[in-house]
Parts: sequence; structure tokens; C-alpha cells
Amino acid sequence: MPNQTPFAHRNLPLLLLKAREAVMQHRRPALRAHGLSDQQWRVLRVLAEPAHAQGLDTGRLAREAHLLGPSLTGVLTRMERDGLIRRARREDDARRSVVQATQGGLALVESLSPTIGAHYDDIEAHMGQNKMAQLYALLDELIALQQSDLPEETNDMGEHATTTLLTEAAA
Amino acid sequence: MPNQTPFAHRNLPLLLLKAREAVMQHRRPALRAHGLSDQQWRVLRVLAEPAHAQGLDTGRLAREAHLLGPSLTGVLTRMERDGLIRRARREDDARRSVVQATQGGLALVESLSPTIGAHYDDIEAHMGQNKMAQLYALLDELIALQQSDLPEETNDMGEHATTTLLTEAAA
DNA sequence: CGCATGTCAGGCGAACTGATATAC
DNA sequence: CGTATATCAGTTGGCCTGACATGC
Repeated sequence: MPNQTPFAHRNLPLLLLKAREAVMQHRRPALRAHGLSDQQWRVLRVLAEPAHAQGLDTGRLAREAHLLGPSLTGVLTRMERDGLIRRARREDDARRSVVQATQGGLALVESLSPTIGAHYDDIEAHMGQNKMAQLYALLDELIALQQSDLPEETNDMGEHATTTLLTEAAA
Repeated sequence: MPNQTPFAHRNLPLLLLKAREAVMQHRRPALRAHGLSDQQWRVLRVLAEPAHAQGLDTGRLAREAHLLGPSLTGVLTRMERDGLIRRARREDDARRSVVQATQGGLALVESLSPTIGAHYDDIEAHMGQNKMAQLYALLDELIALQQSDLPEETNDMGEHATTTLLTEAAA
């Protein structure tokens, strides 16, 4: 028997969870200080992307921020109450509603972005740009791979085909 | 102005979340079919590691499965009710309690492991061993990096120093 | 005594399923 | 009519803070 370990798989979901939690651990205090939950922050960042300045459909937002429809409804209700977002029925299709960040919401993102930027710089300073780029690429690949062979049910909240694929990278 | 994008950071926590969810999406149906939540499954897998056959302290288990103390208490209560784990006071230190997987719990892990193994094989077949190894290494590095410069409070549930560092890789 | 461990108590935001208006 | 969109209604499991019993 060879004394060389062949290739042992790790607990990938746990590893990804730990990595995420390790990063978030540095951000959460700032978020909580502003009364934001993880989910609210995810929503706000999506809405703060320049491409979405005009607002987003709820369904699309749910997918981008990774929330289920009913969960998003609750989150948006609280964010609307706190003046972070605004909801409006669409005119061309009254079934849909468009969500948009308010001035206050955008200002909140702005006020937090230096801290976050510094955090990224710190990570990059220790790991290097190359490794960061590798990590991004590998995660992208893994996500795309796992999404491609879905077992059942197409997507989260209706809307059969996602029009965007690998767009909007930033943040 | 150069038309070459310098280096744009991504939304790393969201990326990690999506990656995790993308992987878990393939496993959850099997877990739910056996009445397991994500957290219960994490606990069970930790307990099923050969190194922990003799049981684990609650605090240690909380760290390895990434759960807060009080949350773990609730999770363990349900798992004990379902006959998956067993709890016992320690003899040398009556404050601590040792958690151990039951036969039924281990059998459950066994019954699910072929499916999971096949899933890993599938991922590996598409991404290749090298990239998988890279991904593991990068995640490890990121985790270690973020853990190293903690802002405050040492650890989850007391127990100041973790005796293991980069041990137990498998799963 | 101070400190560590695990649990309890309680509130809360979110996951999730299923049903329901509304509009296409 | 059937389908899609978003929300409602309600349950549940887990997050999280603070307090607490117990034993070191």
C-alpha cells in the first residue's frame, strides 16, 4: 500500500460556511450597529449596484440576494418601515412590483463601504491578488457547475429563465 | 485611461453563500427525507468522524459544527429525542457533558454517504482534482487569515485555546 | 471567591409550505 | 381558461442575548 494519501475530499459546504462566517465576523458588528441583518444587507447591496439604480423586480431581487419570496417580503417590509427601500407597482405589468433603494439606504451603503473596502484590502494584502482572483474564479465555476445540473424545479420565485448569466460582478 | 479593469473585488460573503447553497441544494432533499436540518447534519457529521467516536464536549462540538452554545442545546435536544445522539455528564469534570452519536445516528450517516460521495465524484469529474485541491487550500487560507486577527472575544463558547488546528480534514 | 460550562428563558428575524388575490 | 407574480398566514428551527445553576 502506498503511504501517499490519494485525495481526500473535505466537507465542502462546511468549509464554505466557515469561510463565509470568518469573513462576516468582521463585518457584522458594523452592520448590527446600523440595525441591519445579514439579509437586509444583502438586499441593500444588490439595490445599491449602479445597474439597479432604477429598481428591481421582487423576483429578480430574491434571486440575486438569495432569499425566498416570502422571506424577502418580510425583509422588505422591515426595510421599508426603516426607510431604506421603496416599493412601487409596475405600470406595464401590475403583477410585479419594483423595489428601489432610498436616499437613506444608499447613504447607509456609502457610510459602510470604506470599512468594507479596507477589509478587502487587508485580505488582499495577505493573500495576494492572484489568489483572490483564483478563489473568485473557482467559486464561480463551482456555482455554475452546481446550477447547471439541477435535479428539479427551475428557480426560486418563478421567472423561468434568468436573463443575466455572469453579469454584475462588482462589490 | 486604460481599458483594462485593474482588479475589482467581488461580494465575497455572497459568493461563498451562493457556492454553499449551490452545493447544498443537491443534498438537502436527501437530508430532509430523513428529517434532518442543516444544523443537525453538521453535528452528525462531526460526531461521525472516527476521531470523535468516543464523544465530544459540547463546546468543542459547537465550534466544529459552527453553532452557538444555546442553539446547539436545542439542536441536541431534538436529536436526542430522535435517537441520533446521546448525552452524558463527564466524570472528571461534571460541568462538561459529552455528546456521542448513537448506532442509529451512525447508520444514518452511513446510509447517506454513498449519495454524498457520488456528488463529490461528480464535482471532481467536472472541475478536476487540482482545482478542488486549490479551492480547499484557498478556503483554508482565508479562514485562517480571518480567524487570526479577531477584533474581540476569543471564541464561541469558552475554552480559550483550540487544541486542534488543521487536523481532521476528511468528509 | 472568581471563573468556566452548559442550559434555560425569551424574543425575533428568517426559512419554508400552502393558500390567496390580482393580473397577464 | 391557465399561468405568473407577489403577498399572506402560520409553523418551525435556529440565532442570539442575558441570566442562571452547577462545579471547577
